Amino acid sequence: MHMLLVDGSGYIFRAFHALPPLSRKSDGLPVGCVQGFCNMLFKLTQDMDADEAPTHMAVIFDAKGKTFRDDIYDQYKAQRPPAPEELVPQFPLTRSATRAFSIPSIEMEGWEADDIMATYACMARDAGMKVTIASSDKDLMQLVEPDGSIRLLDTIPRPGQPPLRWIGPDEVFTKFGVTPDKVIDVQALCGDSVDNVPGVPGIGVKTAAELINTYGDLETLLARAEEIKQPARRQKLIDNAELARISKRLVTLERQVPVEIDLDGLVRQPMSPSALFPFLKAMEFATITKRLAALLEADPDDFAPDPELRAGGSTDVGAPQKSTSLSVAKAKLAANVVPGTGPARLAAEEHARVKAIPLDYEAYEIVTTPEQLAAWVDRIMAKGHVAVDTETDSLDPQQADLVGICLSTEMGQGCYIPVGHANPGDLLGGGGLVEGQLPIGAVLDSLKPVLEDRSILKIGQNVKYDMEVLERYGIALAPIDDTMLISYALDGPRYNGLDVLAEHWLDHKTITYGALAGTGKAQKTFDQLEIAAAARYAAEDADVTLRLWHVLKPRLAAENATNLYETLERPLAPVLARMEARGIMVDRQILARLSGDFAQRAAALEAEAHELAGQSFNLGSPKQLGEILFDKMGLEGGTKTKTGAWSTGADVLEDLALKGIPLARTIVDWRQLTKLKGTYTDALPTYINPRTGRVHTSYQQASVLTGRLSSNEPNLQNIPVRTEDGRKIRTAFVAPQGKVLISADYSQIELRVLAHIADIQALKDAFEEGLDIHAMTASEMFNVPVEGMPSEVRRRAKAINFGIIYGISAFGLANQLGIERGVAGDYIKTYFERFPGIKDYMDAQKARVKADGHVTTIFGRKIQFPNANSGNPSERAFVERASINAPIQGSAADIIRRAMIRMEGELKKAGIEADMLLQVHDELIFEVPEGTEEVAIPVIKRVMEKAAEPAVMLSVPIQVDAHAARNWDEAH
DNA sequence: GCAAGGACGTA
DNA sequence: GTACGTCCTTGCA
Repeated sequence: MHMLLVDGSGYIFRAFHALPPLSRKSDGLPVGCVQGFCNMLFKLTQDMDADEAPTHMAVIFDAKGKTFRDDIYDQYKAQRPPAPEELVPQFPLTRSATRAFSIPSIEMEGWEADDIMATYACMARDAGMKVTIASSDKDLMQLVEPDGSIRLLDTIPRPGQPPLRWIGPDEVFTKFGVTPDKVIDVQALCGDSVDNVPGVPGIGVKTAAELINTYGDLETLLARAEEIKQPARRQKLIDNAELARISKRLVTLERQVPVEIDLDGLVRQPMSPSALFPFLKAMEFATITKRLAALLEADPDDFAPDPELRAGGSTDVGAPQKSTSLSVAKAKLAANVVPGTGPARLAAEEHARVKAIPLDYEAYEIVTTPEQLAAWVDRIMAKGHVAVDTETDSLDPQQADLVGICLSTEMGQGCYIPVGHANPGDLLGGGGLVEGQLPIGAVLDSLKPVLEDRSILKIGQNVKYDMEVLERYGIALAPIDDTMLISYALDGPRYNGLDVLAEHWLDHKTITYGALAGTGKAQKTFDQLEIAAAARYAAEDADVTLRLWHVLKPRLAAENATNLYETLERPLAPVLARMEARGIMVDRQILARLSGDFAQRAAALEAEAHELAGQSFNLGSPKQLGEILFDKMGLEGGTKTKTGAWSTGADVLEDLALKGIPLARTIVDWRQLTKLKGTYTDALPTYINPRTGRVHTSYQQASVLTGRLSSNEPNLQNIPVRTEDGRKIRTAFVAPQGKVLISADYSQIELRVLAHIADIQALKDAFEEGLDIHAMTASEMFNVPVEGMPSEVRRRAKAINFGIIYGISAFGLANQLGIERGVAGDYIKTYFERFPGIKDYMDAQKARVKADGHVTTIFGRKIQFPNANSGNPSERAFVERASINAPIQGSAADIIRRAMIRMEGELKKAGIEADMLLQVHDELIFEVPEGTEEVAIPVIKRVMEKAAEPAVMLSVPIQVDAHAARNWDEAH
């Protein structure tokens, strides 16, 4: 008989470092260790010879919480960092994997896995069984028996080594220099820095083994310590005798754990396809699924993926909340956890720990020698993660030149590597570099290997910026974590900005750039700063970023936001970085011609306005205009803004124009032209990058409440389209010679999302049949046939549909349609009667935001409304409308995010050369070689239309329209 | 020199 | 009625 005990917890931790990092399933959930674990179980059960095959088997895990060792020594395992974030969701999944293989999964509060394994190993040996412990933990080597009845088996995959490696007495002797029965005495002396077992300071494994081999055991050695010849060694042993005894108790495994399952309970069970395949399919482990299918002669297609674990889970809004994969995993985990020691508690403890670490500007180092730089590279390699921040001479990542790099591997420490600080020069610059800085080429050559190392996590704040800058120096920063995006996944855009995050979470006010470099016109760029002062500012940023990471990252697991962050935030950042770097070509000449045209026409309108007003005034001043219209000319129907000024908005002027006031029309037209000129035709050319000749917008990934992106400098998400003059501006957005633009946009995505989440059968049917949705609505509401419907009727229905999405009010609808409040109210009533599910959905969101302070998208993004229960009725009403809109707008935003994240890979897989350039909420713009648009468009459409899957299977079809042309206007 | 308000471009 | 960003004027420092 053969007992196989698998060290589950040990495997996960070690495999995490040994396996290729960041292996994920389609929704981004990291599963590399789970996959490795499954492969190991398969190998262990199948690859052994028939007479070696285990008859009994169990996987043992560490339980959360304290053990007796914490009472012996309060520092035991105290300095261990929290588990890497990628690992956290894999703990419960590994337990699920064990169950899927029909193997008992054992863990006990108050005991480490090692103690349980020691107990079972001894029980099994005493019952005459052979025992194999699948573990490479040296703490278990004390269990190895000289006769081979208990052996260890190292299963961690290591390149260049056989997959399974036996550890018997010889290997133990190689490691510790003693026989297995004396291992604990050696460990008592040499200690263990990983577990924080103190040992005797200054004594390592070699010396310890020599002493134990000489004196026999620890107690004898301590009793005869006076005999030791070397004075220093003798004194150390005498002084630290007690520490050695404590250490021995810490490393000695308990072999009498009161286990609840006896040996008979561990007899191997046959694998069950119905347990195995739903799990493997949910994890998307194709290879092992195939191998097991062959072995069990089963067809995996007979089994659906475990709905609780499959990609994206099944969170929904509108309907009662179902669980996501993580929440289920967490619930399963919680069942094994002592109350009050869950992820939330850990996150809170970590927060308190980080806050207690002092911040000392004097602790920061300025790196000016190759030796210092090499030491930092070593520190990063040893640590496995590093906070990085680049300092540059511009806020525009496509213009910025590198001035310095700061790094931090330990909170409270950090360094600044200046590379581009310049001497003050004359008007043309030319002062040269400040002396004493390392050459930028050498610095980047040294850092490139760590910055690109897949096993070293680079942590930053707004990493997209650093990625773009470094990319231009030939460095592909990866993998990354971004504190700004973690915060966004947890709290929305509330605490954007390192300064705000530091103040809120760390009670620390960072040095402001203004205090360092001045403000306004006189503000210095970073390269003009004194290195010493710059270093304090820069290193602080890296230090603070690392602290924030320690505070915020554990909250992802605790607050069930890991999936959101891993699938919708982190993978998007590099995609946006590439889009920004590509930019889009803008035809300067077209814009210049338009500017001239608009200027002429505006000037004519201005003269006409002065004429009509009977006086000269600034048409750009609403104040002056209001006074002329309502005070001087005495027109009726003027309304005041909240500050008491006359309201002169377009709607007001439109009314006046209809009442026969020609000045109003003139102003409206003038405003349109000057708007187009000032915001677009004049401004856009100034954004053309001289290096690339293209316009590079900047996308804000973490600034919109609902999960949309925003675009600025310039904003390319509000390029005009609705008027004829406006569309002329779009013709200036062009593809270069030999290429064409493709515009692909979702048709009615928000109404489709509404139909899905509010479950409105009539809307779903209409989309299924491809009807004109506004005409259908009008037909239902006003009892008018779609055939020959007057456009005004359809227009009203369209306004109502949009109103629904915006959280309709009679006031707002009346305003929009220019009808009486009462009539608008009747429309809404009719709509609710016709589509009763809509009212239910709206009421559900209102109730939810009041109860929880947030609502949720179909992918689990929370949208917070801190003032949902405000005492101010109009504020409350506003929150109600926003809470209706947010899941719709937000779910649509999540869908296009998913499409963008997958797009590049899918295009590449299809062998299509297409560059994604812009996103405008429901539209993506691509640049492709002329002639390839016909192959590119189907792929683009498919990725966009299937973007929600498999995480969410929408109950409405998603439709994307795509066109190719030489300019954006024609492609749209 | 800066912030707030009004107006208006987009989805 | 939702969500944004930019330009311009105004008013105060």
